[in-house]
Amino acid sequence: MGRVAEKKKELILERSKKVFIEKGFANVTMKDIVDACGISRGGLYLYFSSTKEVFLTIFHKEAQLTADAVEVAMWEKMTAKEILIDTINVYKDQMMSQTPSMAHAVYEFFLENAEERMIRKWQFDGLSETIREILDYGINRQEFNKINTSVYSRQIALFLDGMVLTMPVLEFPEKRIDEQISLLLSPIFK
Amino acid sequence: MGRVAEKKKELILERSKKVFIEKGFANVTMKDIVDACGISRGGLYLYFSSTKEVFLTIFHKEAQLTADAVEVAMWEKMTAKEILIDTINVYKDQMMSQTPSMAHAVYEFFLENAEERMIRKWQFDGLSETIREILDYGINRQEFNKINTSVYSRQIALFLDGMVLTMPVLEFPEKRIDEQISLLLSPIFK
Amino acid sequence: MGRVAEKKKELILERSKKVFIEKGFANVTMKDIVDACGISRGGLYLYFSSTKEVFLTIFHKEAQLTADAVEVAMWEKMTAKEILIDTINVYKDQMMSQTPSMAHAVYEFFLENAEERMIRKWQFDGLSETIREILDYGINRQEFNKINTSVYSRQIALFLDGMVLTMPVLEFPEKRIDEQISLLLSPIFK
Amino acid sequence: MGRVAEKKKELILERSKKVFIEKGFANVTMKDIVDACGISRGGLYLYFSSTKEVFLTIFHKEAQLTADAVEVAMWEKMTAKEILIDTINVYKDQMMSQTPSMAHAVYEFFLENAEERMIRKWQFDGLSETIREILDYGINRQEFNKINTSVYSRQIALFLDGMVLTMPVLEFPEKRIDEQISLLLSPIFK
DNA sequence: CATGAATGAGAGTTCATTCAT
DNA sequence: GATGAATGAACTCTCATTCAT
Repeated sequence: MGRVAEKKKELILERSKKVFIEKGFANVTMKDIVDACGISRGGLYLYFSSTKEVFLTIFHKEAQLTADAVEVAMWEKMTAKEILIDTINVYKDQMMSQTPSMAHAVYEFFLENAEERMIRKWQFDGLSETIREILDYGINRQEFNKINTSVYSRQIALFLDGMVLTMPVLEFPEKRIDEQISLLLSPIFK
Repeated sequence: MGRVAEKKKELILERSKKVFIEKGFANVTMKDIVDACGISRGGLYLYFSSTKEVFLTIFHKEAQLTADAVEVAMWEKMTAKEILIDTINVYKDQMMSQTPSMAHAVYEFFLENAEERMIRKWQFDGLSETIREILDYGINRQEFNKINTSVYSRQIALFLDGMVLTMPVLEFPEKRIDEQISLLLSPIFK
Repeated sequence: MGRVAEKKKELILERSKKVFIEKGFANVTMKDIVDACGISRGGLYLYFSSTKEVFLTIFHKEAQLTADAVEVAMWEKMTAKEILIDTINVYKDQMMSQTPSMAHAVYEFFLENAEERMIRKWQFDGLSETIREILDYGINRQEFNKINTSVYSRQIALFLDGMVLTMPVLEFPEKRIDEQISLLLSPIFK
Repeated sequence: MGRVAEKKKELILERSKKVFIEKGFANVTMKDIVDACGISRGGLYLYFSSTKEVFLTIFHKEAQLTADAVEVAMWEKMTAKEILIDTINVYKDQMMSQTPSMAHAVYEFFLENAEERMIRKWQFDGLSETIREILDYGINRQEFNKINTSVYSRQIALFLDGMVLTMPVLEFPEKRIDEQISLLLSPIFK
């Protein structure tokens, strides 16, 4: 694939992402994507042959970016607490944003495409593992209490994952979200 | 509506529920319901005029049943711990794939039908309030530690709500689910 | 058909007429009639087997009534002018009424049912003949100028017939309608 | 829209017009048009999204053509009488079943689409105004008697309009139509 | 490579008509 | 006689997908 084609593909992914954020996964049609990208119906098929393919491409890219962000944070930030808060804030922002995130689309997608669930599990395990690393890091630095990081990291991951999904519907105010996060993290901090 | 019609409506609701459980909400068409019920295309419209209407009818019925189940538990069981575990088990059963639930469909429905979100909020508040009552009951009986029941009940409710949504995809084994529930409840029990 | 059945049929015709006045002919369904009459779907079929049959029954009744009305007028009223004006006013009322008359339905019906046009022609000829009688009566009484009543009566009939159809759409104010009627009749009056 | 698409649109309008002439407006379905044009169900929607849209497009084109025809006549013909007769003949042709017209469909359309009636009124006023200009022109040339052209032009317009509607059903022979036109115009000619 | 016109399957919805009760 | 539940055909409209240009 040439440079130009590469650029075109980028453009499609970028515009499509907005569409998925707005409409979830199930309701997005090839037409929606075509309209959002300002390309021809046939043209889209040169690059992607279904909404599913477009979606998965975006999903993998996103997952990589998030993982990288935490990685970078761990090198740049000093304290484990700061890193943990930073990581959680990425999710908190999603919970509160008026324009909902890709989370809905992700949920819908994996619900519909049972055969792709392994990918979703890997993503969850990735988040879980990242948090565990942060917790271990904090315990090593004697910032955090000695907890079972294996179970605890999953608890946090599940919580963030669940909140991101339900908040767009339940619409908690920020104060109440903070309240929950504090309670969740309370056993960690000395 | 006569007795026969009432029975027919029951049948439609029962069969449709299975469809919603299998396919979520967005992907269910009137034709799916028609096929599942073995009635004619036009026949369905005598009872319901959209998948939304069918869904909401089922949803309200379900909500009533769940609420009643907890109510009964509170009267029949002795200790607060038993009541709490029982309540949580209703959700735990849903989390485990053996008994797939309406949770997916519920999530999809309220995502798509923003104008009906109030119903979902009431449902969540109901769960939250129920848990709070159980916690207060346990503290009164000196079974439970003195925790902030207002914040804590919401934490549990969010957790159950989120798990029910994500478990069908993440597919935790029962042991791992129990692990999480234990951790969640650990600050409560003396 | 017994007395009760006769009454029922009357009721159906009366209620249906309102429906035809409101919705014309083409847009009226058996369901509309059933709803308007408060009877069962199947019940209607005991009396009439199509909207066409209902309509024609009403049409024939109406035609009889109108003819009778003019007949009576000719006996009761004194001058030919009064009789003519009275007859025309029946149509003028239809032109101006907010609730449009059966005229639309009649038009639609005969447009669709070419095989029944003979009926419509008889109706028109009836109106035409009635007017001719009035004109002859007026000439005999030396109230009216000596005109070709055969051609002239058709002119008036066509005019009334056309106006009744177009006025609901063109919506002339009463003054302008009167203006036209005066001009139409001007060659008659001495 | 490219040249090809333009041609296709022309084709659809041309074929649809025949359908409207045959079936009026209310009874025409998108399927009828699709069948008449030999295109696919979806294909039609690329050009028009309802029978209403197809109809209005044809209607506006027709109106333009008729207006132009009279315009041309006024420049080419010499006497006012000739121009008037020519104009009336356009309508007379429509009245005679040999050349069935869109008049039925027009009537049905504006009956059903009350919100578009303004268009119909403009059309009528246009006809009325055109006739008035011809009458004024004739009076100026001392061809016609001095009549109230404002009221008289409306009388002629109403007559033509009404006749076009009712003739397809009443089916007057040409001689009788001419008889009526002569009577209508008799006060004009010296 | 890219276009966009065209197709046809399939969803929603309405109604005339029938028929067991 | 009367009911109204049920059927199935017909209609509108939308999209994924193809293909000639």
